[in-house]
Amino acid sequence: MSARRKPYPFDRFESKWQRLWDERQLFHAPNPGEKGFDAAKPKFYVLDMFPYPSGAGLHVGHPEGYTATDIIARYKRMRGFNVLHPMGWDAFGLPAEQYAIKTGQHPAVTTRENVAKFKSQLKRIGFSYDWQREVNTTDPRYYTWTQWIFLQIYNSWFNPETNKAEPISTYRGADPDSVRLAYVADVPVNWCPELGTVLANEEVIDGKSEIGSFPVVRRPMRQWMLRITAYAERLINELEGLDWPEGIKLLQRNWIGRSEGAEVSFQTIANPEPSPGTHFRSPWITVFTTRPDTLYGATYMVLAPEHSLVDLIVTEEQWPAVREYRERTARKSELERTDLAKEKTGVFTGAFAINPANDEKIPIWIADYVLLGYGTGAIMAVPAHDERDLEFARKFDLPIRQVVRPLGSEDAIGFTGDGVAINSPVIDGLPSREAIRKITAWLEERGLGKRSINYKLRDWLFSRQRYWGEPFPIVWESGKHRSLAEAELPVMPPPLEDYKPTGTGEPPLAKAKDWIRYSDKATRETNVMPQWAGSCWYYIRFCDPGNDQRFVGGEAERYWMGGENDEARMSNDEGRTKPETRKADEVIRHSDIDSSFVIRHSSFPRAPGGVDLYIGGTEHAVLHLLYARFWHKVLFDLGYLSKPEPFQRLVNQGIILGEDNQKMSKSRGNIVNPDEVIDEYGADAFRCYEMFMGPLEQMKPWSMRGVEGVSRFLARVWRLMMDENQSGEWGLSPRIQEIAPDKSQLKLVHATIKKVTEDIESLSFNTAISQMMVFVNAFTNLEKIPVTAMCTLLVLLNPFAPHLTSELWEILAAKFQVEPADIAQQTWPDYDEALLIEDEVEIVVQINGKMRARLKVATDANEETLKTAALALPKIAESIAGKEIRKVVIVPNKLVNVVTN
RNA sequence: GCCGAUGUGGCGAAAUGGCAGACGCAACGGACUUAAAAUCCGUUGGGCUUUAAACGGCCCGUGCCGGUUCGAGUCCGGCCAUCGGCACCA
Repeated sequence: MSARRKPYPFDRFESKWQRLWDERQLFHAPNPGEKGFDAAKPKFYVLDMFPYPSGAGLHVGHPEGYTATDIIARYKRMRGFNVLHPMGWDAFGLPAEQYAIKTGQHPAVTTRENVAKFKSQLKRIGFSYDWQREVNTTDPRYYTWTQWIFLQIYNSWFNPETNKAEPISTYRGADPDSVRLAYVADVPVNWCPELGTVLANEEVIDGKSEIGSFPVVRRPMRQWMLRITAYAERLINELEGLDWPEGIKLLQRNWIGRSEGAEVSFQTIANPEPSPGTHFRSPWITVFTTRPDTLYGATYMVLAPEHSLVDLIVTEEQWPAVREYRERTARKSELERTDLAKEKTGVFTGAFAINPANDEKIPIWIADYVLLGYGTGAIMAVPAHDERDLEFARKFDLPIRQVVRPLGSEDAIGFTGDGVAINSPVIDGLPSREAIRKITAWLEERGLGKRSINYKLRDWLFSRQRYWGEPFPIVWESGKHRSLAEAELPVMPPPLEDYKPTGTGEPPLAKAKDWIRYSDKATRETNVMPQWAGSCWYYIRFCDPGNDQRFVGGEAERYWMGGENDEARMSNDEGRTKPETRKADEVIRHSDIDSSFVIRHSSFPRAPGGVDLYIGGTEHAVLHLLYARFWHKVLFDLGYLSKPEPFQRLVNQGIILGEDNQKMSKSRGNIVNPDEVIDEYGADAFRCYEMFMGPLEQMKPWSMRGVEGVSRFLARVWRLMMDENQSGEWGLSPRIQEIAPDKSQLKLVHATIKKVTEDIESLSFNTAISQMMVFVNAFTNLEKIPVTAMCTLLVLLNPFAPHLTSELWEILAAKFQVEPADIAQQTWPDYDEALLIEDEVEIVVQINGKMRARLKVATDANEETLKTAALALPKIAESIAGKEIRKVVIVPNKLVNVVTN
């Protein structure tokens, strides 16, 4: 600890309070049915995004969101809520494993150390987590249920008729494996040789791995996939009711990428011409297009190079070129593909197809600007009205035919907007939208096409060739996979000496020969799950973390994830309702609380259910949040959860920059270490500064001077109530007295309650702190300070600076017999609107909108009085002399605006 | 290229369409002190102006251009800059 003299003795009491909170388990929230649970209180679930306990420890970005949620948690408790405010560790994953490979230390060891470090750092900041609910994804008691959830996914399918997941037993088709929500497929994957694993698309940034920035190449491999695409529609539609930033919703919508259009079938011209008498029929190629109205303008077709039909249609003489092109594109790394995107490439297959609209013979090409994974992997190219097709057509000299007339004066060639159909007999003269409908119907009648919807979203690549992850509860027998029984969970990874990647793509678990042999006939799956798995459902586990019978108890889940006034909240596992067992006095209390806890100006809507407030960084906008929603919906469909969406309200905290206004990074040397800040200024100052910096959601730079300023504010609070004697000991100041506050003090007290309450509700913590600064400034240097005003201040400040306020409260309580003696058990104060009204208000007098004078009048003076008084002001009378008054605008208690010529 | 966010003093910021800059930082001045630190009090957007000095008075000012309005940081249209996301998705 620094030898510098502290502005106030936080070092004497911060750890004391942290210890007391721990000893008393003050922030433990019991579950329904448990000792100490109060069913009369409404619930509030406030959650931080699951941290990965890295070796570097906390940085100042973590506690920004954590402090915000902690303020809300402490505030909501004082408002009479049962608050669920948990913390845990997303501890599987690559960094621990990479570190282990480098140092030879088992990832379990480093994980344990890192968790211990994170936890002690969080405790030093004084967060009010319910540590009894701590979970860790690498704990077998946790991942047994991650594996169990995988089994539920594996053992179900998406029924398009009911639009939900159902047990696989309800599937009537011949091959259940083809519809499971978890399935195995040979897919081109992002293979990262350096990391020795495949990566999800989302983990590849600019052709390099997100972790470590290593090169990534495309390579086909057998992988586990989760059928998230089945939920594409619901994942888009059900965003609607969520209280999330619009930007994040949009990001998810764009990621899912829904587009409406049509599938159109083109018959290819057999090649070579079939000899008479054979049954050979030339294949059809189906394309997806969002603009079927441009069908007449389709002057060629393009297949993805890997498209399976290519083999059937290529002519003899084009084979060498096609083969060469296919090899070239297959070799391209992700990076090259993006880099070379500017220049279009492709080769002619030698084959032709018939345009179903005009029976024209059009050439079929292959080109890597058409992706196998989207739509049907084939397109009809309309160069006149598609930028990419136009570029390609120009390069290879293919015909360009205009079929849409722009409404404005735009260039017709290259016009991609809506216009009017031309050169298209079936739909000539129709506006694009109508033309699309008509031509789609026309195609449907002839069996040549149909309406269709496509998504950019791909199925979720769910396996990793790593060691430090959840093993799959799957075994293989004679080339087929099957699930293990629930009783066999958890499947623990084998204790491996050598967990380095094999380099071949075979997972490290393959090295554990004994472990792999499940039985004489069956071998274990050797892939592991990706890091997302554990973080997909941790918020559910927090509701009932110790349950060893279920992944979450039904009653606990319904209570914590339920909506406000939710009937389900009152029922237990067996569906019995509880009210009849409640005593009469409890019922009365319940209604009391219902009315007294209706919150004014609340930004928290009556929750439809789920986590009531979820705060974290934007980096999880699509990945974690989409995956978690998907799992949640599957579990909901299967009847395991009570609500269809996990996170009702989402808020993103902004990034904290270094003092130099740059992103914090080791190389810039501008990283701020929370431990050092706390050593110097204390946890309360650290918390308050994090909140005082600016709006939570905004990006903002750190400033040590700013921390100092906030620390000075807390010191002023301390000295408001405490005096230091000659020998440097602090004692309660004699200024604090049992006197009634005067009128202006009372007004300030109530104005402060109002502002702080409203600002906490709207997460405007910076302005809440400003108001408390104003309050403290006003009470500084008074000879007598009413103790009631100080008590109110301490309660309001408590969520922000819990240690300081607890200490001061204890001292005040001892002297003035304030009850209860622990500030955390105080109720949040109400304010009296009547006390905020002034007798007199100062209003502004304007001439033509410009401020010219001020005027003191009685509050709520009528318009006529205001007008007369304003015009009578010497300054005003002087300025308007000789001018015509055209109008006088009067806003009561605000202003008078005289409009003259 | 497309989508989104942001733009206010020297700095972080504040402002239901109604006195722009609350609060904090920095700076300056004062009190206290042998001195410094700490603390407390005060000044502090820019320009012009009245005056012996002060109090005053006037003009400009929320990225740029335009519009709506009695009145715009706030609403509307267009542009510029910075940051973030997506990027051959047919």
